[in-house]
Amino acid sequence: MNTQAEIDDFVLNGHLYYIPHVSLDCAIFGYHDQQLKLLLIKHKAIDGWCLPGGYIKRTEKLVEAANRNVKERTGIDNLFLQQFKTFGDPNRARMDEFDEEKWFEATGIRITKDNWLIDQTISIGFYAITDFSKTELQKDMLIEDCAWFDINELPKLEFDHDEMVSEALHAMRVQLYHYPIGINMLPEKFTLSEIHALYETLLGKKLDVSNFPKKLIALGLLKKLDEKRSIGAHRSPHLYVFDKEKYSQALKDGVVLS
Amino acid sequence: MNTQAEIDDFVLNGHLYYIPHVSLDCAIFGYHDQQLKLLLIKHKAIDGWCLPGGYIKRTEKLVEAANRNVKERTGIDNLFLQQFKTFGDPNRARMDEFDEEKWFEATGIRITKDNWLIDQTISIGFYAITDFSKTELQKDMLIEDCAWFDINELPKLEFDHDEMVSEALHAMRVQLYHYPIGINMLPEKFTLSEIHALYETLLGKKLDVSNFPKKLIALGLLKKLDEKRSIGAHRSPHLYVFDKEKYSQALKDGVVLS
DNA sequence: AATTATTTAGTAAAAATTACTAAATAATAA
DNA sequence: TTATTATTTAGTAATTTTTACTAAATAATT
Repeated sequence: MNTQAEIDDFVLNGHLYYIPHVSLDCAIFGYHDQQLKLLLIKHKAIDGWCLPGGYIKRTEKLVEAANRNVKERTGIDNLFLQQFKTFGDPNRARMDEFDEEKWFEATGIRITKDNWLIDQTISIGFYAITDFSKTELQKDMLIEDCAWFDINELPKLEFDHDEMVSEALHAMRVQLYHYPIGINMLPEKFTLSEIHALYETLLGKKLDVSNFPKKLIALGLLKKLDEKRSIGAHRSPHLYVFDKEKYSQALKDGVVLS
Repeated sequence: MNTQAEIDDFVLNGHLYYIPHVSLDCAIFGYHDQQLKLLLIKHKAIDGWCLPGGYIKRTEKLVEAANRNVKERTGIDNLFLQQFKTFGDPNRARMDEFDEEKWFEATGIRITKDNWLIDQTISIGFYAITDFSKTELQKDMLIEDCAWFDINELPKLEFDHDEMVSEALHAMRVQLYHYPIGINMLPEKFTLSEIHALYETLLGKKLDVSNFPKKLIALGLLKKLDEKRSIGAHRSPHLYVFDKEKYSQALKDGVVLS
């Protein structure tokens, strides 16, 4: 949405190439250096912070639409994306509070109450995890701001997005116990401390410093390399890589962490 | 949908009180006597078997809409209903194969290609479990047939409903390991053999005849009564009830079966 | 009252988890 | 160069959980 012509066309004709009444919202979790963050955006036409989201093209699969949305904001393609819940409460987005003037200012086009955008919408929630230090946040003409927030310092979100975040976080943590979904958050070669810190941060709880990595190794998910890395005084841990085959097997069949 | 006037109104004005482009489908599993069945329906306007489903009223929450649909078919209200996935592939229901004449015959009203019903739809999948011996299947004017099928002898289903069933079954079984969702399938007072058979059937695998019930008791989910039941030669097992408090606690927080 | 097969309690064996100890290591400082 | 150091990581002991197996209790039947 980078030109006024694009915006005008989206508002007037969007219902022809997007599916009306259906949107999606993405809880994009970002990890780096033992910090867990969430990507939020501020629309020009809406006062508070929201999850990034958008509409689904009539030619797209749901996950493709989610991927397009994630890529538009973060610049990253083909992130691990997981559908976690669909939201459809009749008053999840109260359009009676719709401020026509503010929308006109923001979009440069007058949106009437019979426009396809101003109608009840159910929204499909996806979550993703990425390394936030590798993203390049991108706004567009309808987005005033786009930023990473620490997961423990989130502002109050608009609509039902608080509930979405809490459900997304829960779904992500449950999945983390059953599937190895951490591969995108670590460099190709990493230390046991790094993967230990990653899981502790994502799960929001302490894991045993010795037993947890041993479990990953016992499961066959990690392969030890002959290399080491110097990361400071008295510290030269071995480097590991994921065993690609075991990893994708575990993604398919599931594993159990404890 | 029990009069021609209702059908006409639904076809012509349904988009005013239902959300267009969004439907829901319910995989209703039925258990009784160590048999697991699935409820299927045959629409008059469609050749093969389908999951029961319908549209969402603009005033309804998603789960309320699902509940209404389940009640319309089975006569049972307030079943345990669980959203498991939303389906939105662009070619999940190929409306180019829509047979206008057949629809006219079935519905008594001519549906043109610009009708709200003939457009791309994403569908929200729910599953439920009930005791099929307690249901009273109900058709309506648009439904030719409605019946329970053994889970191992399902016909090929229309649209993407085969995939829905497989996803629903998987979701139900995963949940069964984590939450006690069997309460509706047993009489209020039941024997350890009965709950053992229930779980074996739902999970589709053998569970130890002695250890499995012990686990349920150890978790505190079951309370032993002073009563027994005579169910045949040499058989007078104790009766048990669910501990309501522990049960709802486990529904909320989760438990782990193995 | 004896017989029977299911029900269910009990326990032993095995496996998995958790807690703890200490050896190996390489960067630093003497 | 050698001693010191704190992290890394291997090893093992303790504990808990799971699984497998045995047998006692039970009430309907003969």
